[in-house]
Amino acid sequence: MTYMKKKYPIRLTPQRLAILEYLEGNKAHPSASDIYKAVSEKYPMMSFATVYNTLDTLREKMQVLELSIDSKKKRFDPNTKPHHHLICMECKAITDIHRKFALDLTDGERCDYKIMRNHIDFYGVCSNCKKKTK
Amino acid sequence: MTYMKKKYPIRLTPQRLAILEYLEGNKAHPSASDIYKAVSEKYPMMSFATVYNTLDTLREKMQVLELSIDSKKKRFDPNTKPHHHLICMECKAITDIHRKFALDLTDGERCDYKIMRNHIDFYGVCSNCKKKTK
DNA sequence: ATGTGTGCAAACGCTTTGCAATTTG
DNA sequence: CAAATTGCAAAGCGTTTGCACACAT
Repeated sequence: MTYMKKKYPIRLTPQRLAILEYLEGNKAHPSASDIYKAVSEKYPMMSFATVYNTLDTLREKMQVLELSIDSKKKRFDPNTKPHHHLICMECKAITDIHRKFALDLTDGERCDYKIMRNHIDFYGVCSNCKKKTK
Repeated sequence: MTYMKKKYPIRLTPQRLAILEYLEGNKAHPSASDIYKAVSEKYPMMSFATVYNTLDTLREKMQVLELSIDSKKKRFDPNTKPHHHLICMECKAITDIHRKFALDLTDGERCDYKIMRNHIDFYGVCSNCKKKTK
């Protein structure tokens, strides 16, 4: 487990390791309670506060992204490389798209903001749902 | 007030008119409680449930968009024309950007989806918040 | 010894719901 | 009259917080 020490610049408690283990490579964009449910099965000592604390810490250290895809709850993405999303309007599946798009705003559009990044959501219908609709 | 009859395909009660009046041309992307606060000052008979009911109905009839920009609460946009958003990461202000971006995905990226539309969020810091941070 | 992390439970804010009363077509 | 809408209050759910205890450096 110590292999993570370099990778994650936070103190690695058993709880945090359990959470990181669950997140590692997870492409489901889980919510905090998804994480709590999954992790507490294996490690029953886990508390909700610790999940939130850990996610907070990870977000501060940029080890996790907090997504606003779902207006009901935060969802988390362990893939911190900037990327975009392809979302199925039917089944809500989310696929990552790893490409940079150079999108420049005009001075007028920029409204004197300092722009840091952009995120694109592509909305469509996945191949599975296309079949069903027919 | 009857001028709205054609425009909004819903039964127009005084409460709904009050909400529509507040939303008409509103570019602040208000939350449900923003709407409740503003409208109930003028029409004290307004209840929270009615605000949510009305927003739900309007969303079904595509008269309002529900935004998931803010992970804490839903925000609503009376502008249903497709457009993009410039978001202040500090104060969560949202500015509309009315431009079409032609963003084509490669066949590989498209994952056999039928893509309908895209939405871009530009994240940055607005001029107000830039001042405060210094 | 000091700071950091944990667990519990209570509190909080936004949203939804059940239901009776009212209004509308 | 039947169906839709309203207001109220309670409940639901995700999230945050306060605090005492445990742990690590």
